[in-house]
Amino acid sequence: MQHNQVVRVAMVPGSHQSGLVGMVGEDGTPEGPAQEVSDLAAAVTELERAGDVRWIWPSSARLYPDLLRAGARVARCHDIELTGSLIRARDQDQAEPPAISAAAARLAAATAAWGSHTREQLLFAGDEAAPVDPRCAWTDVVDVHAHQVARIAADPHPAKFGLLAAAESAGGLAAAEMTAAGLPWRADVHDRLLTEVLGPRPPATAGPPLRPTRLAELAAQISETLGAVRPVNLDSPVQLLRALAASGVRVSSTRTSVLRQVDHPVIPLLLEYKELARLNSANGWSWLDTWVSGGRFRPEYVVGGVVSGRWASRGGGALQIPRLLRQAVIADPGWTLVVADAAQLEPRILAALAGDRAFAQTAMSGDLYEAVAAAIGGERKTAKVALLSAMYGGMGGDGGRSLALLRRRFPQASAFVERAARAGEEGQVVRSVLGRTCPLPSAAWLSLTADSVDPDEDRDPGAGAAARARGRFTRNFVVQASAADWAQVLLATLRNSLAEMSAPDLGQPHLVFFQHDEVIVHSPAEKADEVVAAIDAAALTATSLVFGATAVTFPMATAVVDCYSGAK
DNA sequence: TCAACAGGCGCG
DNA sequence: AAAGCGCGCCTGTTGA
Repeated sequence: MQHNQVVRVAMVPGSHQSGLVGMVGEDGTPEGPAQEVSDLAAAVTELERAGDVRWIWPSSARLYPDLLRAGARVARCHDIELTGSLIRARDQDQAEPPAISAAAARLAAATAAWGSHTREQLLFAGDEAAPVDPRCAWTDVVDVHAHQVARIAADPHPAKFGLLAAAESAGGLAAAEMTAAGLPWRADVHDRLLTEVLGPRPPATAGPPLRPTRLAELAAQISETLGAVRPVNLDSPVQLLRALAASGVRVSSTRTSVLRQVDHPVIPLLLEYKELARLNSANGWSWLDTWVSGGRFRPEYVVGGVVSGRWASRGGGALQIPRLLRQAVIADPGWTLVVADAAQLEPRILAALAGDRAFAQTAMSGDLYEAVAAAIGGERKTAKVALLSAMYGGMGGDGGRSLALLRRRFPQASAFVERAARAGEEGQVVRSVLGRTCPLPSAAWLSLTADSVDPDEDRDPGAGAAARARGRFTRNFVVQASAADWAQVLLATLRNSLAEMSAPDLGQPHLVFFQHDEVIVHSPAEKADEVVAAIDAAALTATSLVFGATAVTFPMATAVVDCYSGAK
């Protein structure tokens, strides 16, 4: 990457379209007073054109959607909200300077007022929403930014933690851009899929929505098969359990996995009902009405919404799109979807984290699970379960034997996750490769697991279970959070290279979806090959930025398709 | 009447 | 003996 001089510009919005902008140095020291601009979006665009800018602002989630709507795109930023979360998670035991806390609190309150989706709330907020003085907000931005820069520099690994903050900030930009772009979604295809399996869309009524015909049929058949005297509400696990028991079907729960083990004529009907009822309630016509408009599904991503650094989402269950409905994700005419996922990301991350040479050697293979199977002598499926057990802390099934084999064959990788588990059990925190820190144990956990003062008094019987649960959490955290680090650096890198692809006649390839270890780029068909290459390059860049030199490879499984369901 | 909880299941 | 990690969101149930 070419590093030109990047200037830092602190900015806050003012009333109407105005705003305040002012340059600060690398360390955050202001280089003069803030200037007022009457059209903030225009000023942003102009400065972006003039050179490389890092915008220092309170929150991309609150500010960037409005700028995007006004046609302003920014290349990079320092997101005070996201960076602050990273720093606070790391410095949990240290008090922040009161002046910084106060400034951050004022900014948080101000950003709530700026947030575009809270506009309506503001109308009713009355005098609770104090007017924000932009001059004060700008000074707060400058002060908090300077403090954050210093706190990043104070990290034991400042380059890595700095990379984390930069990637997280870039993630915030990518998230807002993806919401603005939307995931191409064909409502007609979705409707056809629903109609095929559920029957035609029930007509709207004043009361609760009618049940689709197929669900009604199944419910009737199930009641009949069970010989129920009165109709059973199949959506109530309690009622269903009772009805099953009355017909001699004794099960511990109504979970699909439990029902599958039962041989009874009602079971296939129930399984079909559960699957279709889920589709209808989670992603049925009402979901379609609510979340898809203008041929796009626009979820809100919550960057840093998971403690591990994975993104969460708000509204529409964006990170749980059922496989069936991926058939409705179709590129615009003349465009294509480049769907890429990092193959077996988490075990590869573990290999790189642990510096386990034997495991790294194995992880150079295209199919990691197959290679592990060969290494420990067994089936691919067994190897996969054993590896996942090692990372999740499970001991289930016949995994015990394979787990022992893994431990012998890959001692360093095993020791790495075991160490993380021990730390968690002892109430310590663990960090990802770039320095994202897991939360401290709760007060409840501490009192539950604390050794009793009186040696005669028995420990709470739940203490061991709680300690082991936290051990499983920290064991998984080091892997899941490091995978999130890697994926977010990839996303940030890819976002940059896509922005540099000029396709004036065709349109710009752009990110439309990001799900933990998978990205989708909506691209003019002619640009697809270039996008595929950019994705491979981004994976290489992410690997070297995050891990430095490592033998572990991170292959991307990439498909160029018209329809999302055509990928793998 | 509404909020919190439980059971369940979609995704990685 | 039992148990694996992280989420969001739906419906039904419970209790203030």
